[in-house]
Amino acid sequence: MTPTDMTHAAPVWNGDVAKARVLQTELAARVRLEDDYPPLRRVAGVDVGFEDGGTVTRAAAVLLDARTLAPLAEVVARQPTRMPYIPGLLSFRELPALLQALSELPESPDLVFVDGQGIAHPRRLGIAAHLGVVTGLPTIGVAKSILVGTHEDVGPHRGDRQPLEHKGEVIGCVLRSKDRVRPLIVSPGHRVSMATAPELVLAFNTTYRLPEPTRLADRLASRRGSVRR
DNA sequence: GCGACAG
DNA sequence: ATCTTGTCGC
Repeated sequence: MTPTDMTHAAPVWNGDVAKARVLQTELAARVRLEDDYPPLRRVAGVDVGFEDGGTVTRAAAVLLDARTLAPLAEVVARQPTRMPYIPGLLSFRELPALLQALSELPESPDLVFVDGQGIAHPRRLGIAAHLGVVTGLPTIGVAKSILVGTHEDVGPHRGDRQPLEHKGEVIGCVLRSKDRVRPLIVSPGHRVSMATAPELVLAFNTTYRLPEPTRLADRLASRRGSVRR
């Protein structure tokens, strides 16, 4: 699939919450949780921010060298905001702009780190899983807080973790990425297993709380990032 | 019916 | 997410 084809897979918000939920359940059935990603050469981080009081959705995609973590390309896509934030339906609000940003990267990534839940979602289709299913790309969801699920207390050191459970199923893991800092909520998005997801997050995590792909996309989406020269 | 609730 | 400066802690 060529990058430009991806925008055609964007979910369409028609104001019908019930219909959106049915679509999520259908798409969730297409999520693959077996490890099935190529040797990692380039990885991407994507995130969304808002401008002008929320009227403009700003999506950022950063491509980095998987070996050195050096940024290879950065893209920002802007679109008018079409719907409000509704817990559980985040992908309908943010995916259109995110797909546009991803499609404008010069090369396709081997893995995408998405800011939000993977399958750790009421219907097992958080934005990372949704993005994976519509693009076919391997994805991992890295969220800063929980949408659904419960867990035991997590140890204080980097690498400590606890399974996140919901309705009798393990849907992700609560992972401490840095000593004594609030843990991250990690869950597979697509073509990545439950066991591998947290390992990949740690592998791409350096001295900050967030893994590098996510951290760079975050800064770009939120207008921060000191591009001082 | 009463909360909780990714970003 | 966003509105927003300095400040407490490692």
